[in-house]
Amino acid sequence: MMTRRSSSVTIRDVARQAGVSVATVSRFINRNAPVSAEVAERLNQVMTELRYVPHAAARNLASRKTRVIGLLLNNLHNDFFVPLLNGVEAVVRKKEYNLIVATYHANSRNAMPAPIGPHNTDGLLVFSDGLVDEDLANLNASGFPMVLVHRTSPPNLDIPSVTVENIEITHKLVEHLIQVHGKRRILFMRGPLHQEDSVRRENGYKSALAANGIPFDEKLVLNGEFERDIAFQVLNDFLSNGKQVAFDAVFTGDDDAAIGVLKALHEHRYRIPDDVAVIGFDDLGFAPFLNPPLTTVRAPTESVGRIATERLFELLENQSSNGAVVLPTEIIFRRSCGCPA
Amino acid sequence: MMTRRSSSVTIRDVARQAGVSVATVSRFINRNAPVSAEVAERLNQVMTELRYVPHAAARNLASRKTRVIGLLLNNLHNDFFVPLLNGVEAVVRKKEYNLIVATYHANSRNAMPAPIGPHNTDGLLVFSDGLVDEDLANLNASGFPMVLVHRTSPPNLDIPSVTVENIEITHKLVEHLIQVHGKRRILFMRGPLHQEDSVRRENGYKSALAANGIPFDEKLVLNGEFERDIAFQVLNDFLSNGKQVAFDAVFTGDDDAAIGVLKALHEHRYRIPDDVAVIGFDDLGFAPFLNPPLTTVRAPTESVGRIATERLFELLENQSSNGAVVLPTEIIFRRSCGCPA
DNA sequence: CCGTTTACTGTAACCGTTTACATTATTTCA
DNA sequence: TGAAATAATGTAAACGGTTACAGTAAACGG
Repeated sequence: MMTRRSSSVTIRDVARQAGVSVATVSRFINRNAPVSAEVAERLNQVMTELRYVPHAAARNLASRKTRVIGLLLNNLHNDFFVPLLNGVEAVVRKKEYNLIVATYHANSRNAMPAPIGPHNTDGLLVFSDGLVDEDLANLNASGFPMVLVHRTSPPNLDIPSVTVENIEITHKLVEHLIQVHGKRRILFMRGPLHQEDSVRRENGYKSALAANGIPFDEKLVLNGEFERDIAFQVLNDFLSNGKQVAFDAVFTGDDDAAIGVLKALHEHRYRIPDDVAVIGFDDLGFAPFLNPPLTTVRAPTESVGRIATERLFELLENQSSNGAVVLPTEIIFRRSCGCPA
Repeated sequence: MMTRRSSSVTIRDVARQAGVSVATVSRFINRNAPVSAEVAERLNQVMTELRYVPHAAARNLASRKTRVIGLLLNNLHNDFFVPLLNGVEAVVRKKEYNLIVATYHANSRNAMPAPIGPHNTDGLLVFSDGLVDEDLANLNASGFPMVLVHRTSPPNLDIPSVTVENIEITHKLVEHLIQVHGKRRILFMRGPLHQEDSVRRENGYKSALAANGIPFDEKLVLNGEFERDIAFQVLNDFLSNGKQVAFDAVFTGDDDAAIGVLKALHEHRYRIPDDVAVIGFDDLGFAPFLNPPLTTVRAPTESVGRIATERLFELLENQSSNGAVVLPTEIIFRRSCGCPA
């Protein structure tokens, strides 16, 4: 028995055993050149017999591809990511690629470079704000394939993106609160300050107020970071504070944070929707079963993941790109806004 | 300007520019051998100037490490995975590793090999049933680091595992339904047939029935696969079927599926918990806010992810392992079992 | 029947790192 | 003070694949 540094079986072992050159084995594996029937059969045998698995790193190095795509998120603190990941993973798997999931946000940027990029992936799905416009410009200039998710391209770059319609739908939803349910003091539990969804939803919120002659009161804007626990914390503090600001509704920028909002309201004995109406965004799976059922906006999150990934593969395959995709959203009326069950 | 095949800057470029050998650069990067202060400073300059990023594949090939750990899941259809992923990702990031997430289940096994393994990761967190005992034995024999998650080692292998306590807690919870709320016809919405959590919870369920003199009725066991939509579907079919089997409670193997159960019960106008009590498992974030609030078992899912990953790193670093970790669980009584709010 | 494809195969350079081994200069220490 | 350890660096051989280039034999086309 021969000794070897690495214990794993290599393409050379296969070649030797099958009596062909390594080039032939490689061609057979990648099916990028014809191989005679007998050789093919022999290789099949030998490969299964030896349990040969091509070494990914060697392959990547030689071919200058990784067969990995990366998904860069700010964090993993939201149930929202399950449908997103699901959509992404499905097409990655179909393409026989692998998926690296990494978190990275603007604050970590100073401390370290992004964990994933051209050196270890073939393309990136960028959700995170950790890659600032400058980073995007650099990557884009080097021809690195990227698709932005829930975020649009910096003006001069034209990086493909997939987002959902935010402003109009939010405007409508908030207006519903005002016109149908007579709410006028609507608290906005927003998300991360520079997250586009949050900004757009804030715009829709403000435009609805303006359109209905309600002055914007910045005391009614709280920073929930689109996180359940933070939203709870923030609203709880707000409610516990002696000099309370009156309000009769909460527009929570996302369903997950809405749970925190409901929790805080419940603990402070508000009746929902009678004392305070609550609305969310995303229509996560649990939304119809919250107490009360949550009026929210249905966002096609799994589709966002799927489509973004498909577009990334288009980029990998054809180099072709085509602007911003905005998926439609729809309001789902349930009990929490005051509508009948 | 020189032309080069690859446009990226390599360690040779850095070495040349700094007037040292590539070995020195490598040592500096990996900090595994002393480098003089002047050289260090020069390298720092040159590297940032050239925007040098080491090529992962080349590194992996030469060092026979990937700095990637893999998480193998059956699917991504459950909000349960958010805390799990969160725990895993946190320690992976701290260690400056990368995380590949892949789905693979027993049925895909015939069609293709597992997408991740020794060829592209340094170690695996195995949740999936796609790796059968035989696969685990092979991998283990080759010394490949693995930690099982929500799954215990095949008897003769002693692969480290992290799970949660299922049987006793389920026994207690079901017994609560029987003794406190007088339920006797308890439907069990189980998970995937060979998933250990599901099997154990079924055991706990049966032992509680037995201990209280209630005969086990297999007509009261439904296959919800731990998936919201499937659980809904299955229970809905069950309820729509003319010759209905009487029942007065549902033990759902996990909270996510419990949502499907609640939906089906609501649609068929059952009052919860009066007509039918419902209990779940996991205490996902939304559980206190379902309608009614869900009595469930609190499982420390994020800790499972964290601890499993920490143990995997121990394996990578020390080669040391130590059996099965079982994390404690606790019942959270809420309204859905019939307890007061 | 002969020049030209086409099918199949091999040789060897290359991908961008790490690291064993070698070398020299400088400390350390008995 | 001389031998041995240590610091700092270089040279070149891996690591395990892919692929450009070249070659041979068979099939094709006019």
